[in-house]
Amino acid sequence: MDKTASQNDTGASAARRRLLDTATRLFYTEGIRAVGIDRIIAEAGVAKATFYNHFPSKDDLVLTYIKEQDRLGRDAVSALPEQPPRAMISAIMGRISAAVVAGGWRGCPFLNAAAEYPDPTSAVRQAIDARRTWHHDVLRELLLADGDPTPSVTASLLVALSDGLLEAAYLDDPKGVPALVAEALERLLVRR
Amino acid sequence: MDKTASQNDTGASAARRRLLDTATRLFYTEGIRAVGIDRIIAEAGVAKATFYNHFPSKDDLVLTYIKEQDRLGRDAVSALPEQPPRAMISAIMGRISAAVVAGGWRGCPFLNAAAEYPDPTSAVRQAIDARRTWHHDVLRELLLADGDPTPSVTASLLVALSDGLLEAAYLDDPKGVPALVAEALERLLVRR
DNA sequence: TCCTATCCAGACAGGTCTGTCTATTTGCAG
DNA sequence: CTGCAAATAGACAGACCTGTCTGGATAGGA
Repeated sequence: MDKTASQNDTGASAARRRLLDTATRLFYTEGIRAVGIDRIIAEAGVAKATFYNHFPSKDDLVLTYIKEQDRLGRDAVSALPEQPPRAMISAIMGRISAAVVAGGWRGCPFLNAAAEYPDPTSAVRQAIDARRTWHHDVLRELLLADGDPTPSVTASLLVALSDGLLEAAYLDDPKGVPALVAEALERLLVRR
Repeated sequence: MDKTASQNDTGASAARRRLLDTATRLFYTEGIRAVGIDRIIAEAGVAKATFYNHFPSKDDLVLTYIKEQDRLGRDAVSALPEQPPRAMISAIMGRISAAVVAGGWRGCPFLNAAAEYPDPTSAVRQAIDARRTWHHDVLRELLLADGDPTPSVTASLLVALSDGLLEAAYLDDPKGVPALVAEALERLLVRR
């Protein structure tokens, strides 16, 4: 998961920043429903009234957490050096390996959140939808530029592989995942 | 998700069976932490004392739910007609399509549960581990018999694809998944 | 200096959660 | 018919949850 949140911060309040950082850590490592407001404000060293001054409700905090993770991921992709489509696809998929070997991996925050939010019309689920659409679209356009004959299908397969390997890194063996990412790219992309 | 639980039932009590069926439905569609004991016993039409007579705690009920889903999945694979390895692999992966087009798909129950159980030493997580090991091993042995040069790697990729496509069916488009399953097999298995 | 915005500490209400307990009823085996 | 196992309804304790509120501390700009 992206952790460089404290830097480019939106919202501009030390207390708010501490709240969001603490919530991000706790929601990610322990689950959303499992973590209460009292716990977050205690570990952030913030009063309850201050919390409700910055976030109208817990759900709003959750939504902010999800949207920030989304933004950080997109920013990281935007910051990748310009390179040919095929190399760019490898670089994007390579972010999986980077996230996973760092340690403390607890699965994809978006998939974990989706498991706790069954209502597809909820704001959290819609934010997750937006994230997934972005991911698919980025890959599809790169595949199109790379000359892939079925860019949308290949993009769907790459998204599925990403999700599956992120789960494998959480539940099975993180160390084996980078090799699997490379192997998957070999097999899913058209040989040239 | 497998729903033919009421038949081959272990535990042999009508109340217990009703409790487990109701819990399975609610845990799956709404999440585990989101569903309380009071809700389960109300919908199952069972008294609270009866519940705690059959299950020592809620966690025990959750574990029973996970283990039953695991058993149903393994039974379904065992019941597949005998066929050559490659066809058997297709049949196993084809269960994804079957599960997903049935409607009411809310994601893989094991991945959803894992999102809510961060502690890898918990009984629930260990049951999920066992399930994942079984899945990988079944595929690896079939791939070995099929002459795949790297059966373990290919099995890991197939497991990742399964997980990813099950998530795609939940969060993106269920209708597109069967075609993606077929396409993934084409690309991941060695061409013969 | 004073005013205002932000913050902290913590009580409180109203609800929900798990798990225990009492007291009663049902139904089947001997 | 008797006796026992299992079921019922529901109160209860103790903990935790979200969200509101009061009251006081702090700090920076006019």
